[in-house]
Amino acid sequence: MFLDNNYDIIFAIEFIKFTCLEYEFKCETGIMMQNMTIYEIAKIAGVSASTVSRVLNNSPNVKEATRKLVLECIDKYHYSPSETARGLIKQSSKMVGILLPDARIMHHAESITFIQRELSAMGYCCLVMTTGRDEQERLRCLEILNQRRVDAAVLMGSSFQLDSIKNAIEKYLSQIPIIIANGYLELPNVYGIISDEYNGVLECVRLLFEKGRKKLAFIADYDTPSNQRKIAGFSAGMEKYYREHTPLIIWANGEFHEACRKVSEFMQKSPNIDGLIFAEDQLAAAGLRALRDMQISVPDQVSVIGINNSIITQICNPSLTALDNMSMDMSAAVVNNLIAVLQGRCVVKKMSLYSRIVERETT
Amino acid sequence: MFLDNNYDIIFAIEFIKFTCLEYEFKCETGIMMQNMTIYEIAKIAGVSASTVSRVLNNSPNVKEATRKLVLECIDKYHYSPSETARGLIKQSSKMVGILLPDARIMHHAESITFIQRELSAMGYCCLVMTTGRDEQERLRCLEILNQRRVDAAVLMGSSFQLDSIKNAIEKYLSQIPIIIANGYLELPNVYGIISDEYNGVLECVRLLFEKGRKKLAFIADYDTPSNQRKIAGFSAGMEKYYREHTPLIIWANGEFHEACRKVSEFMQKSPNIDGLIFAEDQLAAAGLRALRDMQISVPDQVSVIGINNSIITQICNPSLTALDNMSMDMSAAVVNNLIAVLQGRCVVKKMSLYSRIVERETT
DNA sequence: TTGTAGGCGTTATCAT
DNA sequence: ATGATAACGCCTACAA
Repeated sequence: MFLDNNYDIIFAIEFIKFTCLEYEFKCETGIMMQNMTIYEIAKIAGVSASTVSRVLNNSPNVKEATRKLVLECIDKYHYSPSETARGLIKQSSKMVGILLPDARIMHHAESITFIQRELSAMGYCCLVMTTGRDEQERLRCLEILNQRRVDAAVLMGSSFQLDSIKNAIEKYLSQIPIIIANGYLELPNVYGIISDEYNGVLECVRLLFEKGRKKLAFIADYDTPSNQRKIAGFSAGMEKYYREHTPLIIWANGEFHEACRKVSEFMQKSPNIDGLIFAEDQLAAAGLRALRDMQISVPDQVSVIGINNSIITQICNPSLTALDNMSMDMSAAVVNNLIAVLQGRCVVKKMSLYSRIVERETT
Repeated sequence: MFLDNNYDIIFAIEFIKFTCLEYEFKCETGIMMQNMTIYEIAKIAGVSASTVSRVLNNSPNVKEATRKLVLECIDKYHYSPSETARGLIKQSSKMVGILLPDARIMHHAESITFIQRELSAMGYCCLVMTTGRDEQERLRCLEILNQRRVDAAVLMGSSFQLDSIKNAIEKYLSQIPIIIANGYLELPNVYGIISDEYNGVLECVRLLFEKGRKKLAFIADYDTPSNQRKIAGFSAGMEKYYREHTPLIIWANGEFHEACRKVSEFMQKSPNIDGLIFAEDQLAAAGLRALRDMQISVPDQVSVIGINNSIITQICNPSLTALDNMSMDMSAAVVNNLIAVLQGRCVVKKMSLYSRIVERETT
């Protein structure tokens, strides 16, 4: 059905191409038409393609009357230049690739919303690709970004901090700037902005210590560099405040209910635990659910802290105390660094962002 | 810093362009290089560009030995053809534009994750643009999609069901298929998949009626066609089960706390309300918070139902009963219809999806 | 089986 | 101020 229509269009266009007057006619009658080219506009306006191009690009070297005439034609026929063709000659696609494991991760969703808007205002489009946790898929995406000749790429999350990705960047994307949000790779074209989760979690331990909590555990989902930093901060905190050399690290990944079950199992085995730090807000939410199902009162019996300070903290009941790793600052830094590099300005290769605790009802 | 490096590259390339042997040398030493062209690969392989093109496109008309040789060169120099140039000649960008108000809306985040992955498997890339609620911004995005010559577009959410957008589509995007998720526009190239929220909310009213609830209210955030359908279903239900002709509709938009406040105000004024249906899960979560702050027990004193059945329903405490509007089915239908249209198959212009209630603790 | 030439829709360079 | 012409990197008749 759609295609049938298209045949008509193609026919109409063939017809149109040789008679200027026909343009008007077809347009008035509202027949759909293929995208026009700069040559067609030029012909209608009675000028050359270069003149139209000059008008399009606001060149000062166009007589005002000519400009006006051309603009009228452009407007009348809804002409807009093909960015594809432009990209070819300009050697710049004006596109930025954004890779992320999963748009459902709330703070990533927030980040792409922000980053995309800022870049859009600068005339860039975003090619968003969700890779999952699969390494091969990530490499494939990097190849695609190369084929699409994106002007830059943003990798969201420390889980992109992999040797295989480093190699792929060297191989495919060594000439465009790459920003890693919350990660870094030692490569001339890679820029990293890292959240100081080490000290953040250290502070979380201190908070729980000061609240008089006796026995803490850290619950992580996946083994990422970011989580390793959190765990390191936890270990340092346990050492410093509790003189404990073998901090309790629990792994609870998977979907919500799966995570619930794992937390539940752990708490059953360790009834003396009275403080939990979760690697992620949503994981903490699953933990809260598990505690509630076990009739463990929060924060009376157990204190809970999440990380990210996403909207989830407020949806939780009791509302979740969380380490704010400043994901908005992170996004802003990503955009600023990206734009700076694209404009050829000098940019810090690797920087760190402070984090801070936002206390709510679970502590 | 980055640019300085680039000058070296450009110099290296200039040098390379005229000596085949140099290619090897530069590559072994690992110097970054500009993307190669099909001509350069052809020269190195000692064949013509068309032969390389044939290999690239798996044409059968290539001698096996030649193919092998060419593939080796391609592999050795990490050559990959420019999709930009391909798009120009093929008149197809292999890109799909995805417009959505805000990636932070959970079920939209889920949808783009799904849609993007499926389309990626079909060789398409997704240009994701978040438009907010601003009409002008949406029109601007449609123009951009036209400039980028996307092969199709997906508009997420009924809020795209606007006359201005209909006009813009006629003007700029009349030749590519456009799928609206949960909305429709009467245009030859627009396809709609709509969630049957009318009957869904009608069922919600029935559920609350059967639970013995006496006085209901519907709380909506924004005035979208989707919410209007929900409200219509609510009104029909109130008529049918409660013989009430003036159903109570409350507007509570804005951020989480703002929504909380508005629900709070309303409940203060109407203490006899014992059943609330919210237009969205997150809004319901804000409602639950308000009720809790007012010491109103859920579901003992008031029953609460959300809509969408996102992960939020499980994060809530008590867990949220919700109308599942089958957003995964919706996404699947969007992808399937999109692919069908792109392949020239016949596709239903407008279809409806059933919704169903998932009962949890708030009712 | 392979190569040559022309074109996709722009912009840039050089004339005029 | 304007126009002709040659790129940009690829694909595809058509010719050999």
